[in-house]
Amino acid sequence: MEELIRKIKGIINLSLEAEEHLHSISKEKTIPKGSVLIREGQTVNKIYFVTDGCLRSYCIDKNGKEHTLQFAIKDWWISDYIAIHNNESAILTVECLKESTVIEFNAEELDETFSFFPEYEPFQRYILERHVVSLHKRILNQLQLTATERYNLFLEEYPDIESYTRNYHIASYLGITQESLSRIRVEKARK
Amino acid sequence: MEELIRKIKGIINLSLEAEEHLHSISKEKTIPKGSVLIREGQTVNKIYFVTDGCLRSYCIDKNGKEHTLQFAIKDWWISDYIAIHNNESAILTVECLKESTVIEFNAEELDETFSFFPEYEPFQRYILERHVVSLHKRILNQLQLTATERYNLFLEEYPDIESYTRNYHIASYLGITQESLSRIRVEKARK
DNA sequence: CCGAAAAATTGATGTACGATAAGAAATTTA
DNA sequence: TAAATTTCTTATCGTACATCAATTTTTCGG
Repeated sequence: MEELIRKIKGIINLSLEAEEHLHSISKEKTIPKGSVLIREGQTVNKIYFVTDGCLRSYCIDKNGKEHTLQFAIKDWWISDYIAIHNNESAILTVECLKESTVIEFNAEELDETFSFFPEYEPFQRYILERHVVSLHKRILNQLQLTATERYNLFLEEYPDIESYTRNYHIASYLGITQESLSRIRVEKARK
Repeated sequence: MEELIRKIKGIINLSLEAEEHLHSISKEKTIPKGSVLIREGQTVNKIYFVTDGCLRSYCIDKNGKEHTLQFAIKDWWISDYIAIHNNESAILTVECLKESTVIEFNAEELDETFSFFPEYEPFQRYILERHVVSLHKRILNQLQLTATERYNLFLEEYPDIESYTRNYHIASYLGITQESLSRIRVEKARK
């Protein structure tokens, strides 16, 4: 939790009351590998801040295939924002790829924080802007790069991710099959 | 401008001072079809709120091909957020697809507004959350749907857009060539 | 440390969409 | 409204990646 407080203080001035309030509504948790924090179809009201480890959010299409929306490593937030924003049940599943520590918030309580402590808003704005920018980049990459180029960029962005993800996690993030990713890796190694 | 003020008031309570300040830093403009509001390579410091018409943001890849990031219709904001967030020059071009009215803001002045009038923050948060959700949906669609399915969804989302966009605008948003889109339309018409 | 299960690789074949080019249609401009 | 320009369509052929299936490798529980 000190981790997050420090992050917040890097962006804004946080009063002692606000800090205490954040403490009071959050819960630091150690999550074992493989556990599921949000499950498709269920009600979503939690938002997670990752301080260590890696989580993944994905959906399952009508043919049963998984599609990875996000890998959340240190300093990123993860949840099912579509469900929360539209007040629907989860279409995403959020699972833990390696033992991780997260700070769990109730979405509504976090929302209330903003009205209680408006000073906290600029941090949230910063987070959301960063998120929008990263999504814009991902869409532009998807539109203009080949699978191999996307894979190389992905490795730059998540340098040691292959030590704890499955091949098909990455493939389903890049928008290709695991077989194609396997071939891309063979090609890459050959050089 | 009344348009935007009304929107804001639908989300938050806006004091008279805040409203006057917004007026003082914004400029309502009528933009002729074809004009360019932000050009790749140049410095970006403007953000636009569309009250009528339609703008498009796109980038040009190393082969000279265009890729559409966004269509901004009524009630959406548009700019080059990647450039603004990273404080770099524009990688996107924002052009006007049909005569439009927009409200122009200076990005820094809009940012200052938040410190002057924190009451305005929840509106910005709402806007950013909506944006994140729409980008999440787009990415998931791109990962799991065929070109035809994406095109049909696109038409639902932007019902009358074909009356003022070029075929290749839409194709480059969907991630296909204009020739493929042409074939998809023929197929669709045949049924 | 072993065996079962999951994941990754490899090969053969299929397909959705891309590239190129040429002609038709629509739009803009004079 | 005619000419010029841009956009759209259509056809042929090419390719990146998908699918399916068999085999090897890795992971993990007991």
